[in-house]
Amino acid sequence: MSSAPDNHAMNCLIRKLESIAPLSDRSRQAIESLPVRIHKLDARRDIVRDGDKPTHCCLIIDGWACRYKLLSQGKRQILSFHIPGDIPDLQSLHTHTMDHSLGTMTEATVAFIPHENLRELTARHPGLAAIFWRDTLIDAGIFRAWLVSMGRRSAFEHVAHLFCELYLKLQAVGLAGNYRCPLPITQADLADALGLTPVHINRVLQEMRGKTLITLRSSTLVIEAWSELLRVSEFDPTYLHLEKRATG
Amino acid sequence: MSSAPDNHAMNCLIRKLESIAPLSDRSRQAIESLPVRIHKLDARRDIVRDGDKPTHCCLIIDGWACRYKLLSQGKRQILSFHIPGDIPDLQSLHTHTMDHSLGTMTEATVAFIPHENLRELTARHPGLAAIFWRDTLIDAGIFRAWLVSMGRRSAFEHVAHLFCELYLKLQAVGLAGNYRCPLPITQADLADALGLTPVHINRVLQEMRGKTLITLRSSTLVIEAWSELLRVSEFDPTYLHLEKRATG
DNA sequence: CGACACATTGACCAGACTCAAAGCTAGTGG
DNA sequence: CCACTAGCTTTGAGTCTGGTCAATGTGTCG
Repeated sequence: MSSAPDNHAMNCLIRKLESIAPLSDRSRQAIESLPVRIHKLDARRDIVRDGDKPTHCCLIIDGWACRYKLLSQGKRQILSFHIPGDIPDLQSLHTHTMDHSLGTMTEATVAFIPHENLRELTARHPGLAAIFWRDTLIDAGIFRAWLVSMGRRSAFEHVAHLFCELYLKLQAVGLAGNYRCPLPITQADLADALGLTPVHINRVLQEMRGKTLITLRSSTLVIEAWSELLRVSEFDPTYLHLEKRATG
Repeated sequence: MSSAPDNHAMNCLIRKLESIAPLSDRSRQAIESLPVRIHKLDARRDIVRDGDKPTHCCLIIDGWACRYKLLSQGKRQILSFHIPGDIPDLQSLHTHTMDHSLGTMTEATVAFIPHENLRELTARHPGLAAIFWRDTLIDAGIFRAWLVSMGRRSAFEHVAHLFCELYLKLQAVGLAGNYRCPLPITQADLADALGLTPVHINRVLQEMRGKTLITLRSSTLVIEAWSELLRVSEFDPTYLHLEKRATG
C-alpha cells in the first residue's frame, strides 16, 4: 500500500488509453498527476462487490481481473476479463450502486483512484472525458459481442471468438504478440465466462488442439492458426475500436 | 420529414432522461432547442447498418426499435430493444463505426440529431454530458444482465427476466402500468433476442400461461403474478438504475 | 511424499433444436 | 360481408448439443 504517485501505474493506463484513442501531452500529464493508492491482492479476491457503492475506481496494473455475477445454486457468470490498463469499474463514476462484482483472477496489483479526482479530471479535460466515455462504450461493444456468441454461436465458435478477442486486447497494450499470450485462468473460469460447463470446455479445447488451432499449456495460449480461428468464429475486430489495428 | 423543432420529440427524450437522473431547467431548455429531423418509418426497416459511420444519432419517438447483429446462415441476435425516449446509437458519438445494426420493429417515428449538435450540447452542458454517459452505462448494465440470463438461466427464467425488464423500462417512461404493457414483437423476435428458437419460445410461453404468470395476446403483455415472475427469474432492478423506483 | 487444485474421461441424461405440418387471425379485395 | 392470403402461432416426433455425475489422471508446491 502506498500513496506516492506511481509512474508504472499511470503508464499502464496511458498505454491502454492510447490503444483506443490519440492522447494529447496535456491529457497525459493530467493523468500522471492523478493520486493513487496501490494495493497488491491475492488471486480470487473481491475488489468491489455486487451492491456496493464505491467511492474509488480501480485501475488494474498487473494481473487479471474479472467482472462477475453470482446467482442462486452457486451459478456464476463472468461478464468480462480485465487486464493491465483497464478500469473495470469506471461505470461507478455515474451509476452509484454496483450491479455485479469485480474480483481478481490472479495475484494482482491495482490502483484505487478516488471518484472526486476522476470527476475533477473529466471536468477540466473534456478530451479525456470523451476518451473515458469511449472506453466504457467499447466495453459495451464487447458485451454485445459476447451476447452474439452466447446466443448464436456453438461452444466451439464461442471459445474461438473469445481467444481472438483476448489476443487482440492483450496485443493492443503490448502484452501479447507472435500469436502467443498469457491466459492465466482455469477451464472452470472459462466455462463461467462462456455460459458452459467445465467438462464441455475441456472437450472443446481438445477438439481445438486436435485441429491444431491452438496450444494451451501452463497458462499460455498459442494460436497456431490465426486466420482459421478468425474464420470459424466469424471474428470481426471492429467492435474493439482499436487505434492501432494489428490484427495479423 | 420536418426540420422544425418538435416538442413531442424532445419531451419524449426529456421524460426518458428524467427516468434515470434529475434534470435541471437549464438542461431541459438546452435539449428542447436541439434541431431534429423527424422521419416516419415502416416496421422492420434498418435505421443504421453494421459498418456504417453515422453522422446523426437517432431518437425513438414512437414505436419500437432494436439493435441486432447478423451472422452467416441467416442467424440473427437481437442485442437490445428500444422504446420511445431511447437513443440507441448514442455510442456512435464516440465510436465511429457501427459494430451492429439498428432497425425498427414496428412502424416508428424517429428524430435524427446531428452529432455536431450533440457534441456542442455536451461541451456546453457537462451535466447533460454526464447524464448521456450515464445512459450508455445503464445500457451496458442491461447487456450484462442479458449475458447473465443467456449464460446461466434456463429459457423459462430468461423469458421471465426479460418481461420484468421490459415492463419496468416502459413503466419508467409512462408507457406501462397496472402490470400491463405493449409487446409489439413476434415470437421469432423474442427468440432472436433470447438466443432460442421460435418453437421453444412458444413452448415456454405456454408454460408461463399454464402457470398463470402472464397473458400475452394481440401484442399486449399482462403480468398476472409480478412477484412470482420476479422470484423465478431472480430479478433485481438495480441494474436499470431508475430514478423513480416503482417496482411494484 | 502428500495434498490439493485442476484437467480429463466415460456413461448417461435433458433442455433446446429441427423439420414439417396444421391452425389462427388480421388485413385485403371482391 | 365473406373468402383469401400472408404472416404468425401451435403441435408433434425425432435429434443433438451440451449438461450431470462420478471417477481417475496429472501437475505443482510445501
